[in-house]
Amino acid sequence: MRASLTIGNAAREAGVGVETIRFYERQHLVRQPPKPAGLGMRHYPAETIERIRFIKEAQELGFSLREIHELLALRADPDTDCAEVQKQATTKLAEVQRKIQRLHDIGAALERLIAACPGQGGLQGCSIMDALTPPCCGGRSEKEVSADTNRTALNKERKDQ
Amino acid sequence: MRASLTIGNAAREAGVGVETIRFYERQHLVRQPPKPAGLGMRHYPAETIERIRFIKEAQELGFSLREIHELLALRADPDTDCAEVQKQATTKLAEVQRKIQRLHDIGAALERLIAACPGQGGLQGCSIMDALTPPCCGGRSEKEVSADTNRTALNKERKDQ
DNA sequence: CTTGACTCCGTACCACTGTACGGACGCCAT
DNA sequence: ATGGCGTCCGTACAGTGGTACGGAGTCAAG
Repeated sequence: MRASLTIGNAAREAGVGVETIRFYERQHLVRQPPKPAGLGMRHYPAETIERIRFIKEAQELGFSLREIHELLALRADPDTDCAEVQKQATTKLAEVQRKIQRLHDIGAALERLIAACPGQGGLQGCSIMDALTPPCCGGRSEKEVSADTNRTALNKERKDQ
Repeated sequence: MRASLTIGNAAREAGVGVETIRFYERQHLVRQPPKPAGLGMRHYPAETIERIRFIKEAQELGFSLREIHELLALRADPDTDCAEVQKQATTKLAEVQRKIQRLHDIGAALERLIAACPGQGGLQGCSIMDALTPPCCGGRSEKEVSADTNRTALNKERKDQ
């Protein structure tokens, strides 16, 4: 076995910090493996890495840790009430599908925005808000917020792109 | 005009609290309208409502306020550098598409889970983690976290469903 | 068997995203 | 013109999701 999964290795594999794993353990999102022979260092099973990766992915999709816990708790096995599991899974599925739909809309708006850009026609300004309501690029919304020179409050210490 | 959009009405329309609007103003996510004639109550344009709704939607899709600010700042107009806008929009679009893909995967896993449930075959336990890696329901992952009786840390004060 | 890196555990602190509070003032109906 | 509700603004507090720190223990290499 390569480099046994102590917490540090597990964290590296999963792409999180050691402290994040401990935090998830406190939240009961991942199980803390027992210490071998009473005292020493814990070793993490590979499933835990997958689990942590799933948690991070789900977070990026807008699920809270509580919701992720609910997702992870869903399991169809003989010990649990199938009807209940199905009900909850169906609810989650609907939610997932709503999210996909919204992302599709935003994606379409971005595509319109990208297409509008080479600007030769009578295009006069097209924000994502305009692009979201397909009769795009008609009336200016008199700039709101000015959209460019307001790099202040949301820009403490970022230099990247 | 129906019930002019003072901050309270705007908040109600947008489905957020008054304080949330003020918070977004401080973050420069929405523009604070000027007070009419120097002093008095501000009135919000309808676009602001749309903008706030967009912010809330985007948040549920896993975008931070900073990212949402970037999305909202994207606009194709003669005053800004098209190439730059296109580049950023393209980046955002790729991100949106990645999210859609992941949601598809989770959706498929939920469908598998729902399908596995009526359980007549040799199914012996199928969590979402199992369902995510299609050779589903083979080896038990020895329960992790026990998945049911751990309604403690993540369950301060919820009784709903 | 020492040294350096890592683990363990508890506690403190942090950024983000709101939410609540309180006093002064504006607006409208009676 | 007065009462009640809403607005305005500043500041304080809260929940979520980590992140950092410190002291003691553990492991592996030299």
